[in-house]
Amino acid sequence: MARELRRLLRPPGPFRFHESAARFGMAREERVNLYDGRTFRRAAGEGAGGLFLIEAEAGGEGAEAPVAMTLRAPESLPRGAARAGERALGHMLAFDLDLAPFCAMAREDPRLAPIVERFEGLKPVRYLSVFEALVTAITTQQVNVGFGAAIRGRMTERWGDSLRLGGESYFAFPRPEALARAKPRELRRLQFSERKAEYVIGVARAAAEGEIDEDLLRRLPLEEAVERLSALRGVGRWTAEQGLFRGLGRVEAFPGGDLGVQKVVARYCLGRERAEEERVRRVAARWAPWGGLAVAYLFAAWRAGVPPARPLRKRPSRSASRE
DNA sequence: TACCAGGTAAAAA
DNA sequence: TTTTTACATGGT
Repeated sequence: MARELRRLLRPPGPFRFHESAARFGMAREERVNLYDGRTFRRAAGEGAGGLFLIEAEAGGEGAEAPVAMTLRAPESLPRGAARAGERALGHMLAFDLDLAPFCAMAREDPRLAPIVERFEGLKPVRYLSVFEALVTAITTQQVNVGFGAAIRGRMTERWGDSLRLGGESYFAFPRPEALARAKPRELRRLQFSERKAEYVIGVARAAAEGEIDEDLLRRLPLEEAVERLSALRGVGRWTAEQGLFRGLGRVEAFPGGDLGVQKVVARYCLGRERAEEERVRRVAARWAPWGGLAVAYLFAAWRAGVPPARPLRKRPSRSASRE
């Protein structure tokens, strides 16, 4: 098979590539899901020899443009790469998610309406597995996202498979079997806390043992799925919701305990800087079953520097835009 | 210098 | 059962 393959993908319905992929470009230290403002890159495939690079770009302007996918490998693309690449990219960019019912609801909500109007076609991006989503969430527990991405990046360089292309190394997210064999001491050296090290190794062992059943987690009612994941040490409600939302695309998961969510809901829906979990959950109740999706749109507005409809009460301007 | 970062588990009350 | 506290470290 060739070293390179190009495909033009047409997601059903509107899709805004850059606004969606921007979520992957949040931290400069990110080593697995790379987005530079133009191209999304991600190593996928099995093992060192079967690895290939997925690249994706907008195939034009606007929400109706296709997505241009390119697959690359140093020697030759592994058998089945075309299908696997298309499948992986479609999952990560949530091609299967139908935004129409959410948008219909959002247009009736005076807080969401202007944001959805501007960003319609934004999809909440996903990781390649619940395992990846859980470990990614654990690394950012209680620390700023940059530091979380930094230690995750070191972890990835140590335990992830990699491929070399055009003088660059690209890393796949470490496989559970690899991380399951890591020693807490090794992770400590990469600036993981003792706890985080234990959590990550524990979740990796569970995944390696097949105890994270994605099909089941997809089918289960959200609360039951959260409960099941929360049985893993180091996985509280927030991490479980991240796992379901970012791993499986369960957009009804609303992470009300999330500091960022509290800020963004407070900002755009309550006209304040910060609100408590209970309060933001009450606000989000009217977005059910698309709470997580609403959050994705609020974050997009925040990242783009969209001002709230009403000026904030107390402590007026603190720069809120990112990037 | 404190205090906060897109939390969690375990101890203390 | 509910409420603190330790955890690690970088940025402001």
